[in-house]
Amino acid sequence: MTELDIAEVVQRAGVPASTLRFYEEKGLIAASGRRGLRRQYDPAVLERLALIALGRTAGFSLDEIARMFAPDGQPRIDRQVLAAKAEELDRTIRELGVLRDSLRHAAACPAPSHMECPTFRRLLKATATGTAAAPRKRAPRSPQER
Amino acid sequence: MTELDIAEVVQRAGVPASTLRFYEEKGLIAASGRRGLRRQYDPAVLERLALIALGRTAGFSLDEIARMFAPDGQPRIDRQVLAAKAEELDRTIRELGVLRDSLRHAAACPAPSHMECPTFRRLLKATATGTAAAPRKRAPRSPQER
DNA sequence: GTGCCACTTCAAGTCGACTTGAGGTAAAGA
DNA sequence: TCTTTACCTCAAGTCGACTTGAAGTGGCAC
Repeated sequence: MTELDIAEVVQRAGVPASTLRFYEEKGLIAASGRRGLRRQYDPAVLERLALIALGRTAGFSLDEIARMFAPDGQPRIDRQVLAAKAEELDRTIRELGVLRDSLRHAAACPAPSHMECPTFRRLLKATATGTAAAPRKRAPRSPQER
Repeated sequence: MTELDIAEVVQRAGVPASTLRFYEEKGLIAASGRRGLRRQYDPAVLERLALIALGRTAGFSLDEIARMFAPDGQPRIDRQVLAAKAEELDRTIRELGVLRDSLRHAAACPAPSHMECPTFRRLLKATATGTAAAPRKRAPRSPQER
């Protein structure tokens, strides 16, 4: 039998069962069936969950993700939107690269005041002039449900 | 006079006044003084706000940001932590790069089912094996306060 | 067949990050 | 001087993304 019990999905995807139920309610995933009350999942749900996690990492809301991918995991909105999201993401990536470099510099530079360090200021300035930043939220909770 | 009125900061930083007050309450920024009731700011607050926005983009919470940078904008925690954050960020950046490529591929690939496309699956798999993703939140509201 | 216990539902609670609203105040123009 | 108006405070509300709690259920080991 190829179906996964919810407990197995929890274990393998590292996502709590409450989250799986929540995602189901939102239409982001679907159980392939039930064994009694227990949800059973197609193994493909693992890829789908990875896709959702990835989308969240990229700053998309659950609603946006639901809109981007049909329940079967296939991209469903038009290619223009997808391409636009890719561009948006590309800008974010470049900004994060600057921040990473800034952090590295701050960790390495012996100067006491980083705001006076030309390197640091130049890095900062490079992003301040960019598009308004899209905040990222904290990581999800631990896989245990209780 | 070199001080900026709050209205000016709102205008230049593209951040609503309510957010500035909120950040002040959280200890993330400070007004250099008041003109009557009105807050006045040192121009350096603009850089500090850029730094905060950048930190948010990178997925750090306001509390984390407050912990990373002293009120004067100087990094204050130890270099090890800074370097660790930079590494964490670097992993995230690589994952986002994969997502960007996946989106681009989805926008360009004429195949009807992307989950069956080897390119798409390979891209996805590359991130699924990585560290659990750190979700990003939606962009901030518009600069208008009402 | 009976008990355990991981699952179930559904409503309510939490958390971070702000926003909104009511009621107040002072700088600046008429 | 008087009014306007943009700021102020403080409490409460909102939103997304989940989590928690109470009460129920049914597969599986004994």
